[in-house]
Amino acid sequence: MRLGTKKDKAEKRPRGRPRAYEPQTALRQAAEAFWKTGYAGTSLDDISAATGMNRPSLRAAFGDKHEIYVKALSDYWELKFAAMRKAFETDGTLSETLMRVYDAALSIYFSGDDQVLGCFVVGTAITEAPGNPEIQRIVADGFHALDADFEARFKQARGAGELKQDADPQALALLASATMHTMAIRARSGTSRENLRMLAQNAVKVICG
Amino acid sequence: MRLGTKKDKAEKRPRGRPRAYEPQTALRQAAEAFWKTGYAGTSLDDISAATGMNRPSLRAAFGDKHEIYVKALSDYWELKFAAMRKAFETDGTLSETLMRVYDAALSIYFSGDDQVLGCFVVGTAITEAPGNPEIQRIVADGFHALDADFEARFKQARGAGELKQDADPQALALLASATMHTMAIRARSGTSRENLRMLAQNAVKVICG
DNA sequence: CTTTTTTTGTTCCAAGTCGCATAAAAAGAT
DNA sequence: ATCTTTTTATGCGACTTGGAACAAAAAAAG
Repeated sequence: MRLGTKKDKAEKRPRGRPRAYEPQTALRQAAEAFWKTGYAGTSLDDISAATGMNRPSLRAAFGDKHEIYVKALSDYWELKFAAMRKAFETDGTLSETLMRVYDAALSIYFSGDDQVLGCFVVGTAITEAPGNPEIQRIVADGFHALDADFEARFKQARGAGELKQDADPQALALLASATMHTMAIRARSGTSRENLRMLAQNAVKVICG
Repeated sequence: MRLGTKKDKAEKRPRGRPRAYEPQTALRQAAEAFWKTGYAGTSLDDISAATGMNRPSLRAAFGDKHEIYVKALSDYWELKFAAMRKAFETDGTLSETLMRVYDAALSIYFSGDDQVLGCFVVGTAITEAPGNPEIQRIVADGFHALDADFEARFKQARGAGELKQDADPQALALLASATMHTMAIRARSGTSRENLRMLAQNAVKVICG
């Protein structure tokens, strides 16, 4: 991590036996396992099976179970942020932008191969948060970052006359986040993608006045 | 269970050794344990410690771990419904009623002895839902029941002229539920009660137009 | 070809977890 | 007092889980 003299492609081979896996890919696969059954409900054997790595290799690469989870959680936030920011940055009306954001969220929530798993954070980290300040912090920071993205967009919209001048960007942002949270929860409890999209559309209508 | 000839107070003592616990109390204590650490994160020994019952007694009274959890979940829904309905039934303006509902929810979310645990359903059942159709169903049914309560109140408000005639009670109901969901999530991730109450007030302002 | 380095794969260990079998206790019924 | 019924309490056995030790494998370096 420290002395990367060259970029990263076609780097001179390190020294010992080469890895049989790509760390980033393996982490995603580990996250998928946690996503399905939560932190406590997922054993290292499950992760081992999901990644194809054996337990000692897992440990060497990512640390113990808790460390693997935290890395998976952080990686998920990055993925989610990237998708959200991309949606926020497209231009269009406020309503259009919000729907792009919600559609991007739905794409993630419904990305499971066989089951619908909703949001990794809402579906797994929320359970662990009370007993684990570190996770609680990561979760809260992520929520606040998204709140801020929404708020910035609403401020911009108010400036552009898309919202009434007395609209409260912060209040609207929390409502927009709430909409995403309820979508995450309901996705995991069996509501269809079509239904959730309609829910989002109705929410956008109310929020945009 | 079959032949209860008398009501239930001062009943003639059954026959064998009397129970050393009250089933309803024990179930609440078991729920508290699950509430803290989730389904998979709570062992039967944890529940045994929380209730003061030993494992065989637990099994005889409530069944295996999964049955205990389902009973605790159903019991929580009853508790929550009772609190919500009571809040809905108080008279007052729409805004007042909504705030009473949210305050009632906060009372439950912040009822933990040492930690803030949010909503039992959002905090623990959502994790288990994808892999368990029975839990998924119980969760979804509960959400829909609350959605319906909100919707009924919004319909009434529209009829009474508290809302504009073109207001959409169903859309508003889902937004009101969303607000409760985000409160449940954020409570468990460390947001203070005061902050959540302000969030609710802002949401009510937007929802009531 | 041998040495060094890094990762893989097997195996073991201690603790935890769950269900069950069995004994002990506490009450009413006879 | 003894028997029956119901619950509590103890303990056992099989399995799971997380961690670590250790040897084998794969590659570069000398």
